[in-house]
Amino acid sequence: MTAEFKTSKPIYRQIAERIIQQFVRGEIQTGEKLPSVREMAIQSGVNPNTIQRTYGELERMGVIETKRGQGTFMTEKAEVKRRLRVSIQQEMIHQFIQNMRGIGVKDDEIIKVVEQFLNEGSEDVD
Amino acid sequence: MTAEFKTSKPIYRQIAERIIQQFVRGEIQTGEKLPSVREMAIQSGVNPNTIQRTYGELERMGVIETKRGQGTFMTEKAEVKRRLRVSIQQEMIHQFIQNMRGIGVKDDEIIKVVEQFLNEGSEDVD
Amino acid sequence: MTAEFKTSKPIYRQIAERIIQQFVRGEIQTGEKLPSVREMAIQSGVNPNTIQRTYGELERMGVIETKRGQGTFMTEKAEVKRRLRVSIQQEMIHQFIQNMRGIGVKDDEIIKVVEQFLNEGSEDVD
Amino acid sequence: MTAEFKTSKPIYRQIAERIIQQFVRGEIQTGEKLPSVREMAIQSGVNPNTIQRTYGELERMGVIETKRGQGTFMTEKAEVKRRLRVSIQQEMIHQFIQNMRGIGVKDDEIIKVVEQFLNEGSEDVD
DNA sequence: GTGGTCTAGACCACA
DNA sequence: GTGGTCTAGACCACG
Repeated sequence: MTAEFKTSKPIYRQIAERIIQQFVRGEIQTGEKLPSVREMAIQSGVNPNTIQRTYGELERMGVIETKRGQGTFMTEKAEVKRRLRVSIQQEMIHQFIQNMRGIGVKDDEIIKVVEQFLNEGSEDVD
Repeated sequence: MTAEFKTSKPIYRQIAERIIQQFVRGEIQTGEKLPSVREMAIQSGVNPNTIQRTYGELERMGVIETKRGQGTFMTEKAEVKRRLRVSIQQEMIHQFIQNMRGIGVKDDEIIKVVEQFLNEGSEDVD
Repeated sequence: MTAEFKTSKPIYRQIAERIIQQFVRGEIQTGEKLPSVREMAIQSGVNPNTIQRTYGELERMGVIETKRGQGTFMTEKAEVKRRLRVSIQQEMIHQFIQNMRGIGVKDDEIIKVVEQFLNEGSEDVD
Repeated sequence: MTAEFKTSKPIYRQIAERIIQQFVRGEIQTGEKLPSVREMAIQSGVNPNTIQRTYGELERMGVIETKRGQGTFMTEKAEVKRRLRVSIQQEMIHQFIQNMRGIGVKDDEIIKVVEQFLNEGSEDVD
C-alpha cells in the first residue's frame, strides 16, 4: 500500500480522513475490524505512534471503538455513519459556498460554474 | 479592526487570503497602495513579522509589488487580477468536487445538493 | 448475562469488584461455591484468561480460596468479610475527601453537598 | 518541582488533573500563561511529548488555549471554570455515593460515616 | 522563542 | 497478539 501524503496536513489526520471516507463510502463496514496499530503502520509506511494518534482521534469522534487486547473496530452504530456523512457533506458545501462568495461569485453563478466544470471533463476520481 | 483568526490556519495566510479576496472583489484597486507593514500589523493586531510574511507571500505570487522607499502596492497588471480570479475559482471547484466524490457523492447529486443548500437559506454572506 | 464493561478500567478488575460487592452486600455467602473459570467466563462473556486473573487477584486478597479438584469458594472466614467491608469503605471515603479537598471544597461544605446530592434525587441505585 | 507520579494513572493525565485542580482552586488565574511545553517538562521531570499530550487534552476540554508561537494560556472564559468546578464535584459525589451504595451502605449511613471520618482526624490535606 | 509533528525504540497491561 | 504510554531526539512552521 504505502500511500503518499500531502506535506501540508498532518499525516495522522490524513489517514484519519481516509478511513472516514472509506467508512462513509461503504468500503469499510460498521463493526469491521481495522488493522492493528502495527499492521496499519506498516501498510501506511509510517511510525506506529502516528497510527496510534489517528486511532485516538477517531475514537474521540466516536467513529471507532477499541476493545482491550482485541483490536480496534469501526463503530457498530449505523447512526454514526449517517450523521457523519451528512455533517461532512454539509461542511464541505458550506465551506465551498462561502469561499466562492468570498471572491465575489454570485449564487446563481456558482451553480453554473460547477456544472460547467463537471461537463468539461476530468475523469480523475481521486 | 483587530480581527480574530481561526487557530487552525496560519495567520499570515489568513491575512493574505483576505487581501486577495478584497482584490478580486474589487474592494482594493489595481495599483492601490497598501498599508505599511507596521500599520497593517496594528490594524490586524498581529506581530509585524506576520505581515512581513504575508507581503512576502503575496509578492512571490505577483499580486503585490514593493517599491523601495515608497511602499507596497497592488500589482498594476489587470491581467493578474483576472488570472487570479479564474485560477482560485477553478482550484476551489476542483477541490470541492474531489472532496464530494471522496465521500461517495455522484456528480449529478453534487449539483442537486448545492442547489438545495443555496435555496434552503443561510443569509450569512460572510 | 453478558454484562458490559467500562472501557477505562481493566475488565478483570471490574469483575473482581463486582464479586466483592456482592459478597459484602450478602448476595454471595461465605463459603459459597463460585462458578468455574470457564462457566464464569461464559456468563460474563469474556475470555477465560480474564477470569483466571480475576480469581487470582481475589485469592491474593484472601477473599476466595481454591480447593484442588473441587472449585473455588468464597472464604469461610466471616472476619474477612467484616474487615473487607470496613477497609473498602474507609478507602472510598478517604479518596473522596481527598478529591473534594483537591478542588478546594472545605470540610464543612463536603457534608452539605453530599446531603444535598442525596436529597435532590437520583433514584438510580446502581 | 519534579513531583512524583502514581504509576497506575498515565502521567499526562495526572498532570492535566493537577492543572485543573489548581485552576479550580484559584491558584491559576483565567487567562494566565502556562509554562511552555519544554519548561513544564523540565519542571515536572518528564519528556516534552508527555506535556504536549497533557496540553492537547486540556485544549480539547476547552480549559486552555494555545496561541501560535506565543504559548499556552488558561482559558479566559470564567464560565468554563465555574462549569468545570461544578461538573467535577458532581461527578465525584456521584461516584462516591454509587460506590458506597454498591457495598450496601444506606444513604443515611453515608452522611454519618463521612462526618465521623472528618472528625476522627487526618490533617493531611494532600 | 513557541507549539506541532514524526520517528525509533522501548516497556507495560490486557485478553 | 492487542492497544497504551513514555522517552529521546529531531525537524518544522509560526510569531
